[in-house]
Amino acid sequence: MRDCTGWLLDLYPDSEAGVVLWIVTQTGKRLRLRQPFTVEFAIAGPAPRLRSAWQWLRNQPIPVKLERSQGRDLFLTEPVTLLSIHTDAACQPRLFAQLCKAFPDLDYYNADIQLSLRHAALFDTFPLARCEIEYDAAGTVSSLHVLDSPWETDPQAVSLRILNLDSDVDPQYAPPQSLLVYDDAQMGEELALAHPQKLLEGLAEILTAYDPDILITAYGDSWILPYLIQKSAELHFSLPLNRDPEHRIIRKNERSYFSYGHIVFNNQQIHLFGRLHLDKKNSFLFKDCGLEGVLESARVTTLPIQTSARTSPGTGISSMQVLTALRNHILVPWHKQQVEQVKTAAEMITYDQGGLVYQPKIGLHHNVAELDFISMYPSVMVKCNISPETSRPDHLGSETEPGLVPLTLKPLLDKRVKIKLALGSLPPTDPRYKRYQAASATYKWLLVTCFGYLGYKNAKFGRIESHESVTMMGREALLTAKETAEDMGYEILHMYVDALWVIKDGVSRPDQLGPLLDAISERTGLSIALDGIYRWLAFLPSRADKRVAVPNRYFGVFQDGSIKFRGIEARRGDMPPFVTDTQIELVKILASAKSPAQLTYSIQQAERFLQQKVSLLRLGQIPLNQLIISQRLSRELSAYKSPSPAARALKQLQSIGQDKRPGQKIRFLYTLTHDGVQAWDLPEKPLHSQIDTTEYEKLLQRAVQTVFDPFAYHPSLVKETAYQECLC
DNA sequence: TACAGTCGGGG
DNA sequence: GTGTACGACTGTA
Repeated sequence: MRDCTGWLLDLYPDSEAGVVLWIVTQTGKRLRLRQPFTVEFAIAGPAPRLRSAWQWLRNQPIPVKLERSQGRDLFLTEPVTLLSIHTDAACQPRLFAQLCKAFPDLDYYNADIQLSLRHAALFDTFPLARCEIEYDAAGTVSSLHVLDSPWETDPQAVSLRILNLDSDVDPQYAPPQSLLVYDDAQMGEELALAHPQKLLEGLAEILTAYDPDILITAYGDSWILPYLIQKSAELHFSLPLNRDPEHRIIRKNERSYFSYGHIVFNNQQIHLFGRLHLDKKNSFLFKDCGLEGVLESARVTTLPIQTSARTSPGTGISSMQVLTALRNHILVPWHKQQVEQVKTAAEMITYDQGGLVYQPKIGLHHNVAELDFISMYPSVMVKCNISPETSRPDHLGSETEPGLVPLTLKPLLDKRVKIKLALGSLPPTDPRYKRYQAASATYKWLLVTCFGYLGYKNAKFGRIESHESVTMMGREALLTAKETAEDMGYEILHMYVDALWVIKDGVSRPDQLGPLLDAISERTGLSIALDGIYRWLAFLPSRADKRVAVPNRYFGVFQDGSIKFRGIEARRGDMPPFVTDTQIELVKILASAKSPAQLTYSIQQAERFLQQKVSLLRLGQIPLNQLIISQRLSRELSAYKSPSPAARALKQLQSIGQDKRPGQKIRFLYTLTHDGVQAWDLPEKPLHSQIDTTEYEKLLQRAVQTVFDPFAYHPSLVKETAYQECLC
C-alpha cells in the first residue's frame, strides 16, 4: 500500500470501470490512479411499468443492483416510490440512454449528472482539491480524503506546469505562418507551419520534455488542435497531446443556442485527458477573469476545469444546485416538467413585474451620489429563504430549514463578501490581489445568473413564483431605500432595480453618505454601498420624444475622474471603434472640467477634438479596422426577410464559399459599392476612396449629439477651419 | 408608417 | 447542455 498527498487535476470515467483520477503530488509527481465508483439513479412511475423495467434491467448485459426505495422530489409533498439502480460509473450513461429509450414514459431521477458532481457529493472532491490518498501497486485507490474546501480563500497552492500554444498572427486577420510554443516565462520556440513533419517533431519534443499540466491555446478548439491531430494522422506521427494513453482525445461539436434573447454560437471543443486544454479564445470566463477565474470557477462549481472554462455561468450555478441536492438527498429530476400555478388577478398585479424602474429626472445634475445594493437578488434569496420549495410569499420566512437555493448561494455570497473586504485593504501589488479579483468577478457572474435561473422554466430547480418573489422583495427594498433617503432630506433623481441616485444640498463627500447607507442597510437588512459621487451626471431623454426619460441611458463622471456610461452608443457592440472611441474621448474631455465654470472651456476643447476626427475621416486617414462594424447573425441567410447590412455582408461571404453560423459575428464596412457594405473577411479590402464616409459621419453625429445635448450644445460636423488645419 | 433586425443588463 | 424578456432604436420598403 502506498499513500500520497496531492492535488486533484482531473477526474473522468475510466473506459473499463470506475473513475480515473489525476493527481499532482506534493513532491511534483503526476499520478494516474483508478478508483472503483458505483453510481445510483432512479425511476418512478406506475407499479406495473416499474416491474417491467425491473425485468428489462435484469435481462440486459450491464451489471446492476436494483432495489425499491423512496426519495424526496422537491416539487412534491409526498415521498416518491422509486426503483433505484446501482451501476458502475463508466456504464451509467449508456445504461440510462438504453433504459430511457425502452421506457420513455417513466420519471427519471439523478440520471444525467456529471460524474465530477457525483464524486464531489460522496468524497467532497473538487478540481485542485488537496487530497490524501492511499492506493495499491496497480494504482487502485483504496481511500481518499479531501483536506481543504472550495470556500477557503487561501488554499495551499499547487504548482502547475503551463504551456502556451499560439499562432504568430491572429488567424482572424491574416494566415499564420508559424506556431509559438512558450512557457509562463515566455521562453519557447517558433515552429513553422510550412513543415508539418518538423512542426510535429518539435512540438512532441517540447511536450515530452516539459510535460505540461495545462495547454493554453488561442484557437486551439477550432483550429490548432484539430490541425495538429489531422497532420499527426496523415503523417502517422504519434503526438503526445494527451497524457492518458488509454483515452482518446474528444471533440465536442459546435452548436448554436438561445440565451438571453440572443442566439449564441459555441465553437467546437477539444478536450484532453490527464492534461487540460484551455482555449482562451473559446472561453468567456478566460477572457473575463483569466486562468485564475477558470480555476476558481471549477473549484466552486466542481465541474471539470476544461468544462468550467467553456460553459456559461448558468451551467455553473445549476451544477452547484445539483450538488447541494445530492448532498441533501433531494432527487434531481431529469426533464423537469412543471407548470405555473394558477394565480388570481390580484396576485398577478403584485407578482408579475421585474425590477423596479423609475423615470429619471432628465438633464445634467451635479454631486449625485449613486447607491447600489450589493448582490441584491442573491442576498434576497438567502435572507428570505427563497427557493422553489419555499417560494410562495405566505411561506416566506416561515420555513425553518433553508431551501436548496439559499443553501447553495450562502457560502458563495459569504466568500465573495470576504474577498471583497480583503480586496479593500490589500495593495494591488499583493500576490493575492489578482487572484481575489478574478475570483470575485467569477462569483459575480454565478450569483447574477442564479436569479435568472430561478425563473427559467427548464431549469432543474427553477420556479417562476420564486423568481417573482425575489423581484418583489427587491422592489420593496428599493422603495424602503427611497423612503429612507427622503426622510433624511435627499432628493431622488432615479431608481433602477438595485441602485438609486440621490442629491442633497451640501452633500458632496463620500463620508457624508455614511448615515444614509447605514440607515438603508438597517431598514432593509441588505448591504448597500456608495458606488461613487458624480461631479456631474446626465440622464438622457428618449430620441423619439425629448420629454420622455429612458431609464438606462446616462453618462457622467465620478469625483475620481472615472467615467460611467450606460445605454449610449459607446456601450453598443455594433458601433465601429472609431465612433465608440471618439464618443468616450469626448466624455473624457468634458469630464476634465472640475466645475461647471470650466465646462465652457472643455466644450470648446471637445469640439476641436471632434473636428479633427471628422477631418481625418474625410481624408481617409482613419485605419480601416477602426471602421469595422461587427454584428451577431441572428439567423440563416435565407431566413432574413429584409436585406440588413449584416445579411448583405453574409451573402458576399457565402458567394466565395465562406459561411457564418447564426450566433457568429459578421464584420463589415460601409462602402460606396453596390451592396453599400463590404464584408471584412473577404480577401480584398476596400480602398479608402470606397468608404462611405457620410454613413460614418451619420453614426458619429448621433454619438456626438448624445454627449453634447445635455450641455445644450449643438455643433455641426462641418468646420472649414479645422478641415484646413488638417490638410496642412 | 409598419415591420424587421440589433442591442443591452446585472457587477 | 441549460435565461426564446422587453423596450429603445435604426434601417428597409
